[in-house]
Amino acid sequence: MELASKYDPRSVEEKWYQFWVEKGLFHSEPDGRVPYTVVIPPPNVTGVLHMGHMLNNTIQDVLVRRARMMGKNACWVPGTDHASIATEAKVVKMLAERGIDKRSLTRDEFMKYAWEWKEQYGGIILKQLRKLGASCDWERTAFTMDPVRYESVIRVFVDLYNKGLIYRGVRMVNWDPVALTAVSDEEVIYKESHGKLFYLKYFVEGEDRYIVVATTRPETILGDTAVCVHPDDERYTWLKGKRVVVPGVGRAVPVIMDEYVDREFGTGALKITPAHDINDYNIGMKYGLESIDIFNDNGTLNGVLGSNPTEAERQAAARYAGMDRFACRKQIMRDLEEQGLVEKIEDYTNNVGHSERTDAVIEPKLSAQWFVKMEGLAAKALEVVENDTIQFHPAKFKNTYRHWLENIKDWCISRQLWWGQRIPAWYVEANGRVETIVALNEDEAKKIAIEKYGTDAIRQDEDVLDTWFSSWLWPLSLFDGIRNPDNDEIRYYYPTADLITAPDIIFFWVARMIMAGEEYRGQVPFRNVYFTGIVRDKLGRKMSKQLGNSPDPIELIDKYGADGVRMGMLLTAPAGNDLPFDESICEQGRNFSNKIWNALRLVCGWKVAADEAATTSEQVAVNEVAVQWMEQRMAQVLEEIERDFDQYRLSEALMASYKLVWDDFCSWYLEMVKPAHGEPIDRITYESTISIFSRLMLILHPFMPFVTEEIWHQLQVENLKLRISNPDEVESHPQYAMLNSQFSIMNQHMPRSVFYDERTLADFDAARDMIAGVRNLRSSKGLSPKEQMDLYVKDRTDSGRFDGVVRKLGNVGKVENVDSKVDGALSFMVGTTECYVPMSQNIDVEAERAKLEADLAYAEGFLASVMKKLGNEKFVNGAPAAVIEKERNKQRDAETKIAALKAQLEALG
RNA sequence: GGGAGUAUAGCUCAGCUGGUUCAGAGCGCCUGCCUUACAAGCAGGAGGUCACUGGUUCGAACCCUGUUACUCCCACCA
Repeated sequence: MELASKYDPRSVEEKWYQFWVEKGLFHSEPDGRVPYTVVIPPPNVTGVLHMGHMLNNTIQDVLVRRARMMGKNACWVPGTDHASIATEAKVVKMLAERGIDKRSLTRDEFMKYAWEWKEQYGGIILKQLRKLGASCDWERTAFTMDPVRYESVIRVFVDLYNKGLIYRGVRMVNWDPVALTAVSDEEVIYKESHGKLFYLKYFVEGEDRYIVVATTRPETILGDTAVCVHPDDERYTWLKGKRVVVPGVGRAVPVIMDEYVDREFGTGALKITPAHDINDYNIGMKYGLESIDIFNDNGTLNGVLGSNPTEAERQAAARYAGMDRFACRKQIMRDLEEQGLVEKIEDYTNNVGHSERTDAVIEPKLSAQWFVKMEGLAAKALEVVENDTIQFHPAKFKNTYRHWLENIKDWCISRQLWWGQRIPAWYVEANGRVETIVALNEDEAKKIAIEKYGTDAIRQDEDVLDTWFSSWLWPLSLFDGIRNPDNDEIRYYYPTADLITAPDIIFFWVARMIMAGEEYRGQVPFRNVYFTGIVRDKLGRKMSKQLGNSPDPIELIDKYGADGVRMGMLLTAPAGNDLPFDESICEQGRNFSNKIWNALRLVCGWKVAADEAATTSEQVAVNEVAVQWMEQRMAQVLEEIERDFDQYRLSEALMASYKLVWDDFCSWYLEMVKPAHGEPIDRITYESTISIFSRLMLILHPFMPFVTEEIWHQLQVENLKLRISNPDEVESHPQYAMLNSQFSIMNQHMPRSVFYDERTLADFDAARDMIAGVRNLRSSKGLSPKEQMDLYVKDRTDSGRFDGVVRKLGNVGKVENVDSKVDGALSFMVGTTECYVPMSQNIDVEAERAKLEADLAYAEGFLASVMKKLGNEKFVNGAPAAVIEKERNKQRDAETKIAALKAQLEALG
């Protein structure tokens, strides 16, 4: 069979992914094995794959595939998140394109369209994940609004309400005037913005004295109900008990004194607008001020007046009614300037809250919302992270986590939307009051209404729940652990093993899942949290649609192969570090796939000797030590890889694997055992090579699932050929069909580190250094690698087992041990061993001398520093014996080396 | 304003308990090679005052002071 010289990932990747799915290799059922569970951070159902997902899911897949190969029952559960605000926005947009206004629809009609949209366009991202090679158990695909998840959410709401942990109250919330809903504190992004600070004149009622108040939001003066100064501020003591007139509005408001005011800021006088600022609201509560909400929900002015409005106030309210808040700001300033009520305007930079979803400027707004009491939940969630029941990788995120939980505020969970779990609260009018009934469904609510209030005239709360109120149950609800807490699945799969997520949702999601896990299972939801970095572009900017600096992951996969992209991402992504992504790192991954592919081509091309006599004994001897060395080396690197995985150092584990394959296997091992042109390879070495190569594919498989599966299969075919009478007709052998239909690298056992012999490794290193020395000499003398040379070795410390390798790979004629220096030869040192290479051509004596002198100077300087240390009494007395012994060894080595260099210099004459 | 983190080669990063090979790796770069697995390759090579400062120590990239720069989180002084 002919193999192309370039590896083509496309067909290979498609073929194997289909194979894995068809064979159900990703599917998990509870059994006697140790479970390894990962739940996917559910992407928005509206989402498309971006680089952050690529990184995150690559990491999950690596861990899941490895766990599976370690003999665990790996279960990676995929799903999507209904993302109420984002999805509702998309549906509204789609409706608008069809000429349908959302407001013309009933709730049920709207929901029908939304579900249609979800079925048609939602979940693209899950299909894209398949291209990446994600080994999710697709049979378990869930959605935060599917029946099980929906019902779980409702049950939890009812339960927490009954426990007194959910309440409804009127609070200042973050209002998104575009999405027309409240959002939680965590969904507000503060951005620096360059605005103005406006200094406005407030005249004292009935006098022509005035004070100046600084504000960034002059449009809110329509809702001013006081001006506040610091009680100790001597500039304003004369104002005590006075009233001032809100400029342009004509409303007289009291001057109040409170220590909240910062005397240094602006003029030290603060206007109070209780309806539109959280701090003003608090002051308003304290002093019993009227709260005038001047905005409509969409951020336009509503023309509402305070109690006992003046004529001026009526006019002002009417004048601005219907205007957008920002247009109003400009208009008011023009009007005030005309009236001479503006003292000055300064440039000012401050932080303005924006909605995470719509980017609209958040409007603090007073409204009735539902909240979760966080205090008790937070305490438990903090404890399990503090005591390392849950470990964070990297651990530095514990600080962030602690800080948030120690300063936690109640969680606003109601959203003024339709797409989501509708809050299971019903209102009933009884005894002249509105009573609240919280129940699992309408029927129950009605029953309660009839029992308690004698009526079934109930109406359900219009709001839905925050999407995170579904997400926080994810590890529980995926296994139906809320509705059926004793079912086999939840008992088997919970707690999950590792959670892989980005640090920006540590509060939204991670912390709250921990709370829910503790509340509903008395157990943490996962043992480890791996925080990925944020994917940035070359310039360090976050990747975003607006900037257009994010490559399309699918295009990348087409270009470099999923394996190539996976490897590129992982190589530069240590836990918690941001990943400055540059497409070119995928090249390294693609090149690596190609390298492995070509190693396969080489191995497959070898003819296997029919009998031992057909191969030279010299080559057989080399092969023997080569196999021995490669086995030791593999064990050594496996130890490293295992350690890296234990510490979640995935990029290091990958790099170690990469070097093991490229350097140790391809550059050294294969070169050692490679038969001379036209020669066959002995059967034992060939078998060993296939075995080693196969195991290398296993080691690499979690990182590069496709290429390793492909090559592993081809290697098994080679293996089969060795065992059957008619290798040329392997494809008709029954085992061949079985191999291709029943076996997968995914089910093989990951090789484990075993005891390895350091001596073999050290002997090989000496041989490698000698080869490098000889090559170096050739290269520096401009000689062709084809020029064969002899090597004389003096005072060698290695066993010489690899001399055959030195001859083969160094193109050395003979390796001979000598007792004294060799005249007329170039020399180099391997440790304290002197190596001489006689040259047929004339040696440049001066150049050699210069080189030797430089080496000598370095060695002498090194010795001097060692001697200084050893001559220092404090060191000899203070340092541990082992350290001193090391210094003595350094001294001996340096002395040997110096003596040798001097001898070589003398030999030059 | 409060807190955390980072600073090591051109780039991205390792460097564990202070002590051989402590100054490393990959990529990139330079030189020479189309050597029949691979030019997506092979062989060889050059590159760093470990941000700066002071200290602790026999000994510091590593521990402590301070400075500077960058990043992130929290707060939201109008």
